[in-house]
Amino acid sequence: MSFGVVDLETQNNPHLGHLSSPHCEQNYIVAPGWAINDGPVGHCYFNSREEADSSLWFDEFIKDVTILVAHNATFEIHWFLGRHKEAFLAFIKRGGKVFCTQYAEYLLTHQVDQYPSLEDTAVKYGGTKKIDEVKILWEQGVKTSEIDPELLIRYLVGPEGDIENTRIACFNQYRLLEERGMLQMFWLRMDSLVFNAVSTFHGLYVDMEVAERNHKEQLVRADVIRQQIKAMLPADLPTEFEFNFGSGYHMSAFLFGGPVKYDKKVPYDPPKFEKVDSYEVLGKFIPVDQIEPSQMMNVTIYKSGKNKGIPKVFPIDSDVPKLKWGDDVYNFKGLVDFADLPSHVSSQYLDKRAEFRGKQTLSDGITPVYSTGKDSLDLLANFVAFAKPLKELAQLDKDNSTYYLVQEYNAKGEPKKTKGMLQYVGPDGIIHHSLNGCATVTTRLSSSTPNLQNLPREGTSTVKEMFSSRFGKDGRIVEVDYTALEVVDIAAASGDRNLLDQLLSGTDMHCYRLAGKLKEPYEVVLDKATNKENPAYKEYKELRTQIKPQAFAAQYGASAHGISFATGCSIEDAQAFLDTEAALFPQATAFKQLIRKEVEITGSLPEGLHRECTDEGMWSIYRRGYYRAPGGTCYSFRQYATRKNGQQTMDYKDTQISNYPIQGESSFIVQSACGRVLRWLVANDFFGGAVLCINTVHDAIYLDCINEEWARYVGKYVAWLMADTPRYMCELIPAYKEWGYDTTPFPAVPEFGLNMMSKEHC
DNA sequence: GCTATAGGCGCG
DNA sequence: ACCGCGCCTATAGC
Repeated sequence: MSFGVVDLETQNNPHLGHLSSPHCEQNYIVAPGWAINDGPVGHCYFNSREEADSSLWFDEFIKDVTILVAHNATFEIHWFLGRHKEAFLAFIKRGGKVFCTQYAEYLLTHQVDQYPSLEDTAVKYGGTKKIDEVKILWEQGVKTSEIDPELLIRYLVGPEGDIENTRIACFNQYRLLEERGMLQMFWLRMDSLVFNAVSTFHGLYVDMEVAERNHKEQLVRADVIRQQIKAMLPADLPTEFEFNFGSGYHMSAFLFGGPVKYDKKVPYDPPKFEKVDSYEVLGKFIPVDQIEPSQMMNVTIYKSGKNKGIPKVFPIDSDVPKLKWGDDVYNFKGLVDFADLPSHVSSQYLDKRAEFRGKQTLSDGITPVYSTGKDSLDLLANFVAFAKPLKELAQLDKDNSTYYLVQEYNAKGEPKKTKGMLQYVGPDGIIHHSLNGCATVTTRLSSSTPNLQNLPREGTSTVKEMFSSRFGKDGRIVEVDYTALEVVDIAAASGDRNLLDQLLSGTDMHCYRLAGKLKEPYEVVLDKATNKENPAYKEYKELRTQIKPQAFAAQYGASAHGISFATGCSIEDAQAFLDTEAALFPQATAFKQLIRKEVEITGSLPEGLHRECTDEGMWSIYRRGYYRAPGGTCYSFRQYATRKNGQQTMDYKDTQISNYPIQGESSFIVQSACGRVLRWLVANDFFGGAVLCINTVHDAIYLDCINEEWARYVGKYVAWLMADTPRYMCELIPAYKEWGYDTTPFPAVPEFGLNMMSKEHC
């Protein structure tokens, strides 16, 4: 094993949401620093991009390295891909591994510390808090190339510099990961980190023509709706009132009535008047533009000074009152009278803690802001005609502002800030997003600048149509999804044979639950709910739809109260659902109790004790326990203040306990699969550049392929790799055999298409 | 003009 | 009162 510790100080022109991106032509590696094992620390300093690019320091450094160490290694990998691609991929190809000290620390803290800094990390292991002059200069906007090289180098490779601190962190973390049986798990996650770095380096191609066409269409449609609705605004609405469809306050008042403040020009008190430039003629003031030539001979002039002899201009009050911006209040009568609605509907707005009654109030401080969001409008749609267009408008506005482009202007009308996803599209049409590995308590990834994990699903929006292949009209986007990953994982982890059998035999789970509830045979219910010829079709299809959200809520650990609240069913119905669930899937239901037990035991250890400062400035005590999954990933839970039997106590949240391990372990499977896909692609040199990995979204992997033939092949192969991954994990981490990862099928379905919206099975 | 917060909503 | 995210708008306060 040969550890190669590395850190790069790079030129830092901001570029498309990134502080120092290799995709910016002006950026370059200013000063790399490195060390091999316990060896001496080396460095270079470059005065230009040309100098940096032509240097062979990286080839020389990486030659004998087997483990590449860096803090936030994704950053360094991006730069190696950008400037030393061949050497870096050769390193991965020969089995080279990456050790990210930021990620190691995140795992070792059980994901409590997110994005841990090198300083904080190193100090824990006896490293030194480094000099922060350089950080201050960066914060002041100084470019790396302008920093005194001597200072920069000391910051990088000095005895208290980044290289030493990274080395200290790595060696100690390695020992801890080994001691805690987390090392194999860590390596699997590290390969995923490389997949993420390579995917975001490739980025997603955006067809700007499609984007602009769809954006324009949406803007036009939104405007049509806005005009329609404007016709419904009260006739006496003051002209100064700028009604804002995006404001929950305006919309609530508009629909349900209430006061809204608006800006209006009002006179000063006491009154002031607009000044008018005037000349003085024999004691009388006459506005400059009204003076007669004959009067000029009697005009008052400057008697001395540099303006001597020039007519003197006096600012004189006109009779036009001077106005200032002031508040006025308009009282909306509202389009809906709660008295006209059935009581089970109006109660959802008027009850003390009604779902659609917001915490905020209108300007009178009394009238609550009622929800005018999707769910509220869905409910109202049964009674009033305007709900549907309002909903469509809200969705269009959301799409337009989040996934397209919005330009913000300052008071002078100059462009100030650009918002929306399209601000990140580079000149080559590529969006390089970020996939963040240290951002969640569950070890899931997050995505940002832009978030490419929350693109609207096809069928709800056309946003995904703009994401097409970079290879032109022959190119194809491939998406491979795990089927019901979290449910399969619960079945495997809990050893619930029935749940597993139902999943395996392709049972419609919603009908199965319905059958359990109604105590009717599954086949009968399935026929009633899916066979249009069956006389009970309509009723059972509706029953099936109703039970769906209950299942999701229950999967997230909701109580009967919680299910009732979330789905609108009665508490009795919710309890019945949970009872059925426990009867049908006893092991899956019991699984979370095992986790709770372990959390309570670990939380009661001395190191489980924590303190925090409350809002009132008091110190309060809580405990933190954890659950350790077979791979060694630990999921941390804290206690919260709660009332139990009328008594104030501290307790863990059942909902989090039911969730974190399932969400996290499912994510671990996907990340392990991503790592394998990356190794496969690198081993094959990305098939000459014909196949590129580009993204991952919780249970899916995305690739860009040069044509349909490659897409079909890649889709099927990646689906096989994904389905095979749990078995592969058992090879590296035998403990997963206890979870049945070697015998549970984890099916994955490959699809491809011209873009992310139009997809077909491979 | 800036920051912090709440509400809302996109995804899995 | 059902888990995990990121990012949008509006609003309040400085």
